[in-house]
Amino acid sequence: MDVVNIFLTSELGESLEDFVHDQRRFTFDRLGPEGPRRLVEGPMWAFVDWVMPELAGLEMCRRLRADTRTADAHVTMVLEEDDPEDRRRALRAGADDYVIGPLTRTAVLDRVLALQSRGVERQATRRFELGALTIDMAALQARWNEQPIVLRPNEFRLLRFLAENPNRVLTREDLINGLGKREPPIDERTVDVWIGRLRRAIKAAGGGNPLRTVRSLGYVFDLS
Amino acid sequence: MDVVNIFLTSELGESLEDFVHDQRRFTFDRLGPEGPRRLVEGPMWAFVDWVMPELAGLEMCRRLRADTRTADAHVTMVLEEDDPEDRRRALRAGADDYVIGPLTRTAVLDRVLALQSRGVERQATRRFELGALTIDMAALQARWNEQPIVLRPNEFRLLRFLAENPNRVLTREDLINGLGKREPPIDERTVDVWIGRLRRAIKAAGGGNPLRTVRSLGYVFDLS
DNA sequence: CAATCCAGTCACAAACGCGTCACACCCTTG
DNA sequence: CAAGGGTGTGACGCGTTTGTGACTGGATTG
Repeated sequence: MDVVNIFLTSELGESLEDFVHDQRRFTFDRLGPEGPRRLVEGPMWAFVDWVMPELAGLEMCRRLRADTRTADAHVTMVLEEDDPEDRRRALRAGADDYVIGPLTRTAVLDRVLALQSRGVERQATRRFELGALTIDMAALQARWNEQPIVLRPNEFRLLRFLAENPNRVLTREDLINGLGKREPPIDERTVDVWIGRLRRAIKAAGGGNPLRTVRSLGYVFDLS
Repeated sequence: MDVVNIFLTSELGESLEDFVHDQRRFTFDRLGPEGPRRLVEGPMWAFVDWVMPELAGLEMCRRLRADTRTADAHVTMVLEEDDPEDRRRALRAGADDYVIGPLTRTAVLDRVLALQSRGVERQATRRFELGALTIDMAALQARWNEQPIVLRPNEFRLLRFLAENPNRVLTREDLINGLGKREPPIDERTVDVWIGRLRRAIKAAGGGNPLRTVRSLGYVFDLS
């Protein structure tokens, strides 16, 4: 059984260490602005307080996601009261779920054990942040400045592939292959339609146009 | 450390009280048809005899689960002999495990201590709150804003699994595996029917639709 | 300036994916 | 053993998605 690594922004860690000391199935680490103090392997859970001494919880959340060491962590946001708006903000910042505080020892363990025992394999939760654009691979959702972009499956795949290769001209052939379309062979001109649809979707979410056309070659995802 | 409350349907309690009297970590209570005599806090263990003077053990078991005061209790059924059929019946009635009788003082304490140190797991998966939705593992009941949702066993498991993995797309395969259905292999399209039935049940309880379809991929439990 | 080339867009038909229903087969209960 | 509820499955229908051809206008080239 893997060791479960639990990160907390509050002082609860030491108390928990006593509580489950004999089990040797958990490690606890205080989570500061610079992230976890040690590098760890195995599943990670982070409990982030809404208000923190040095850093806002939402910002902490974003940092965890941006940090490759902790991008896979399951992040639970600890809210002080049940404000729907806060909940949404937490989730948008990258939290996986939330609890209404204050955080107790049992709440932590309940949560971790419950999710761990039944949870699906936590695939690398890649989360791209490219300027105003955010792509959440777990929820399969894209946003422009927190505003959700309504995408059809193919459009999402296209955006993802483009975002994975920013600042690089991708030919129509690249894109067709990148989306894994082999059978039946796709007409290259179809890519133009894909791009058009994707642009329209981003625009509908109030976004700009990060997709630049490179005449006679292909398209670039412009990061600037 | 919390006090552990032990309920017994047999007379063993007084004997135990002497046995561990000095430790002050346990309370003992005789369990009659009307449930425990006093209200308690903290972890609860109940040992229910298969045959009881006034009430069948199975019925006792069900009552414990139905009673909100004891829904969280860890229920151990005391069987007289090792009948596989009885074991299954006990578990179905809501027991967490069983011992083959007769029950002795040491058996009780061994059991409680063993389970308690092995993990808080028993308590862990007991209760869940996600926005308007409450899932009570012990009572096997879900509610939407206090309004009970009438669920069949499979629907309950589905809801539980979805709720344990919020905000992430679960493929039909994930869901089938998550419910532990390997044999016989389940048709993926069947999941659609599960979802449909679950949605209808939630709606019938006046709930919204937290289950979002992600076309060509799967479903998400939307927490927001 | 004319001839090309190329990309953006539209409309449409085919394919696809999902929700739902009815039915058959359990397994349980009395 | 009969009755009833829970569950998996095939089938049907509808809405959505998607690839394509055609048209248009702007850019490029000689």
